[in-house]
Amino acid sequence: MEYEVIDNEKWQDEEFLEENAELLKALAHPSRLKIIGFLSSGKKCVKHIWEALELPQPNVSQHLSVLRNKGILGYKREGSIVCYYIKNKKALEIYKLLLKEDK
Amino acid sequence: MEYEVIDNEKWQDEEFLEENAELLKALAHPSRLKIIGFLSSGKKCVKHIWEALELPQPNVSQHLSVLRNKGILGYKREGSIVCYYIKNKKALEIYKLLLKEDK
DNA sequence: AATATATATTATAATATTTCAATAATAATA
DNA sequence: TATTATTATTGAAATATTATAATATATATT
Repeated sequence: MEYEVIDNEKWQDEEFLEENAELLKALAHPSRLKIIGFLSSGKKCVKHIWEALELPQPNVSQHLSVLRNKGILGYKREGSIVCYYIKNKKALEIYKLLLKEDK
Repeated sequence: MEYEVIDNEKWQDEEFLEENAELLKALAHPSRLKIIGFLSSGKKCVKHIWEALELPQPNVSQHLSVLRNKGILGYKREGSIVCYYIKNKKALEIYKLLLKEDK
């Protein structure tokens, strides 16, 4: 049995605010959310991503770089292809939270 | 005992993506996150908010209007003062998730 | 080495966001 | 009604984000 401890001081911590606003901003775009949703079922290569999402390749590449630069996605080159996966657990949890229908 | 069902189709739903990107975008600003954090302990009036946050009144008023327009905050006029509170449960849950230190 | 495939980067134009200063609106009180 | 306290809106300048087109890079194959 756990007690949920809500931190009542953290909103005063500018670093916390900056960092997390950055994280949310990176997620706050329909195409990037779409990428997260697509990757939530596992690692996928870039071509697979932009074909599934029906978005132009350079556009997807830019969005991937935003997510990668914020540490939300990791990637691995496998020969001539590059595969991305969700590295940041918090980002995935935010996505899962968005899936819930409650109001 | 519940099973966690992860919806694997939702990333194809453009309305879902748009809506939730909007929600995240509204939260994705240090000052607005600060407001959410301050309000997480309960309803507060505007003056109390901008004094506690040490931000200019018009600036806070603008951020409040962003959060209000997205349905994240509700408000109630009480005589000459206006008090804001967190109305959107999902927004609060996102904030609580950000508080967790896990990686 | 030439070519093909896969991915990334860059430049640019359009649009959106942010802050700040000034002003307006609303309600209470003298 | 004039004044004060509280909150909201507006306009303008600075900055950031986005999509698109063009081009570059990297790897594999011939």
